[in-house]
Amino acid sequence: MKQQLEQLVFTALNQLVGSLLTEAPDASTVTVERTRDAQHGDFATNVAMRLAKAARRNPRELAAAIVAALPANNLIAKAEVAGAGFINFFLVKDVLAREVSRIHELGDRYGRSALGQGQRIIVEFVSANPTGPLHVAHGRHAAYGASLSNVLAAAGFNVHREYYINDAGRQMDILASSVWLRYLETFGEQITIPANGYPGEYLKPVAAKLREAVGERLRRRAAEVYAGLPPDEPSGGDKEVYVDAVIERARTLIGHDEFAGVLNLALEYLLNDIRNDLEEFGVVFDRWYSERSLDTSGAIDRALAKLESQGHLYKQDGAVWFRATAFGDEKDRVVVRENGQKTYFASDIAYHLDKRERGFEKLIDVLGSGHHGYIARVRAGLAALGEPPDSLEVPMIQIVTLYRGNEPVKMSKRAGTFVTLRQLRGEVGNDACRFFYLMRSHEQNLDFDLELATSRTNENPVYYVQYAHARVKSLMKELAARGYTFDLQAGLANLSRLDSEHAQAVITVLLRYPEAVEQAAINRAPHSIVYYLRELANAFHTYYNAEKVIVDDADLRNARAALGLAVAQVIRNGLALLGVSAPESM
RNA sequence: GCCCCCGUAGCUCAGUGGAUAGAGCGACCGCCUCCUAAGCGGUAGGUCGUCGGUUCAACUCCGGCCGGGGGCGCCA
Repeated sequence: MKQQLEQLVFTALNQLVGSLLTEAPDASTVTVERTRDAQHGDFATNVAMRLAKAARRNPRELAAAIVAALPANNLIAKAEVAGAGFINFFLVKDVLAREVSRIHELGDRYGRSALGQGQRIIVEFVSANPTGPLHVAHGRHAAYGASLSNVLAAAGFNVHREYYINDAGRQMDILASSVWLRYLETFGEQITIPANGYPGEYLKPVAAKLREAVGERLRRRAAEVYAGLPPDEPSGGDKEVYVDAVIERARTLIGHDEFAGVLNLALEYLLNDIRNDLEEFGVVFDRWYSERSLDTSGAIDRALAKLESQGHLYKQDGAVWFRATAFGDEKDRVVVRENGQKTYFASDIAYHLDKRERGFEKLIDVLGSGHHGYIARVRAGLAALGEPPDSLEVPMIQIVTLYRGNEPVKMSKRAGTFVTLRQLRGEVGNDACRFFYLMRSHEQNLDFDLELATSRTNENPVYYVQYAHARVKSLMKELAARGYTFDLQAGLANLSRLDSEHAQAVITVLLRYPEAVEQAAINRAPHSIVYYLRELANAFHTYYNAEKVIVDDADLRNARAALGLAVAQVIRNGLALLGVSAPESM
């Protein structure tokens, strides 16, 4: 509809070349937009104000000329000049009504578009370290990433969802060492987990699993690891040293293979937990990509060799540095440490190169707000490898703060105050959880109020949208219960009878859905779908209060029911993008 | 010191150049013999942090300040 109007205006402008315009207009200068206020019609264009200066004409005068030059059509009922030089279009009512029948035709596909033209885009999100359960912040990443992916897919992009498993590096050693201590604990020994280890209770079941697997076989050696440690953990900044001591002793006393075995057992256990948690949350990935595999496959060495051959690496203080400053980063970065270990950043370069080599044109990394320094670094890496740095895009998710009413929930890891996503889902439910996570722009701090999310009252915004859907469904049941048969064809044929203010308001919002999806995709802003759905629900609730659907007039009854079902369809489609269910009854 | 995010109604926030700046919650006043009141209508409430610039037009773009949050490892 929008495109058709733009075409009409463009044609009108071409008519005016010679009389009012000196040169032919560029089609891209003509933009038609939806109006915010129904008084301004359905669509409006500001083209007259844009061209006024070049044409050396008063904008209103030019607008009037454009209106007069509009070619004959069956779309516009009225076009009028308004304000500073806007042209407002009032569409023929049937045009709008006919659009409603497209919702019925397309069903679940209504709202999809070809905007993305099948462009391959990889969305990497969550990617939480597999050293413990997911917590509340990861939940926001999961909700955002999953919905963004859904929205992009609906807008015609070819989306691949990926979870990057940080299964390499020091943190894995710390994990394994922590498990060793927990293993020892299963024999009744008193142990203390170092402050920089992983002290969480969640490693107890991992230790139990380990004991199940190896029995008492490694008990004595585990005890030796612990016994040989310094008696007191040093205070101040030496905690790292202490953790390193644990790792070192565990490695040497227990042996490399046994150590690696424990690590893998823990990793598998924790990853399973994460995967199940996310699946229950409705978040699935196309691939779980192992950081470790980058090393074993030689991908990191290949990436480094490529950088080396281009002269982007140099040695200093025993370490190998990447000349990131040559590509816009604020400082050069170490890729191989003095001790010969490759850094996390080296893996990252290889990983992002791999993404490009797998054929993804756009790389979206959903990251926490603390990682912004990382963007310039990875872009520099991509640029140095001959890849377009702009192909990397990083939406950054701001902080989540839990509230219970007005009281902030303390996010301590001690037992009692919950921090995990699983606990949050258990308390508020998946639907409210996904909805609340997406109620705010991702770049806004989020206050998550548990009292509000769990309230079963009208205060809870989740129910507002779901209720609109349930209302339509129960309406149809009531209709059947009263002995009426719904006739969709009759309803669609009589849509033009829905000419009341309230019905028109519903239709207007309804037909904006495809644009809402496109905007959400372009802006990487799934929260705008939440706002759209609230608006649609509001328009419908208002309509529902103003007019009865179940009336004696069969044509009108069918038309109204058809409109209701179209609303339900769009709500279902929108909620699906958010990962929220659309209940039949409430 | 440098970098990122934020500053809009009492509170929490939408609004990435257009017309009188919107929503939810809270406050106040109304609507159930009527398809679920988990709903609807109305009223009150704003110098869009601040100063300047660009523009026919600025909450929106640019620059300077002020205020709040976060980040700046041979950690991951």
